Amino acid sequence: MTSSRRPLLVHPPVADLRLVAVLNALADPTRLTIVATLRDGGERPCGTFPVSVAPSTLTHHFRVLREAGVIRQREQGKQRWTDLRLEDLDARFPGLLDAILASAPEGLAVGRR
Amino acid sequence: MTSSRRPLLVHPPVADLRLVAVLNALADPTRLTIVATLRDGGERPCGTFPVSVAPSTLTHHFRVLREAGVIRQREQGKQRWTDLRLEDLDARFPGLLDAILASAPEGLAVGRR
DNA sequence: CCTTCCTTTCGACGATCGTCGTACGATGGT
DNA sequence: ACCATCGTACGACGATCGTCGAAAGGAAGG
Repeated sequence: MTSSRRPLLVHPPVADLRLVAVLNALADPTRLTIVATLRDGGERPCGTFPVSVAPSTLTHHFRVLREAGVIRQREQGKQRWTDLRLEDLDARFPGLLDAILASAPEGLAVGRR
Repeated sequence: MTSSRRPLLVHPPVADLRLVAVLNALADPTRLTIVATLRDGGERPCGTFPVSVAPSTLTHHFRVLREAGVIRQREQGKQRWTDLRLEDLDARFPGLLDAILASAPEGLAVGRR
């Protein structure tokens, strides 16, 4: 069978998205880099993001983004694919992500803080 | 003379505004309430904000907002007037504050966290 | 001068954050 | 089977955060 998905990834429904949580999720250089990378390149596996932090740290950032409703994650084989919840975000907070990402692409401190 | 201004309020120039700092400043219910109140009512003294935190806590939040470049403060007599740096923010991060405040006005947790 | 009002500064406190290393789990190929 | 790969879970660590109370300071008015 193709069904497994152990961790049972939790994604909050659109109605539950909270502005403060989204802003807090985006108020970090590493997480902003993740989001900007997804905006530019679309869905991709966890290990392919241009950030230089430990894998466990990356997992932590993904959880913050996922629980805030900014990203969506699905499992396929060995790797976990991550994508932006663009439509959902825009339905709940119109123009927010666009405005943020329009100012974000340059000068992102990717490395360690 | 009318010049005194003991604390020498520091306001970062437009070019120095950092997106992460702005998002971080806005990622707090109390500070978001402050900003939304300013947007609705314009400039006002510190003590007139509908937030229920201790005065010293309020001062702390004002400093975070001021150093992020979100608000401007000036002294007049006994009280300190606070205002939004709307034009500056919009020049540096076009549409950002509008998008945030458009989603902010309702359901702000004003009280203690 | 003295008092009152408005706000700040200075610790202090518990809570949360970002980071890491280690260990574990699940998948897919050899 | 075995093993390499990808990502997570679990502490743990120092740093920062939001909160407060107590004390201080400047401004305006008696």
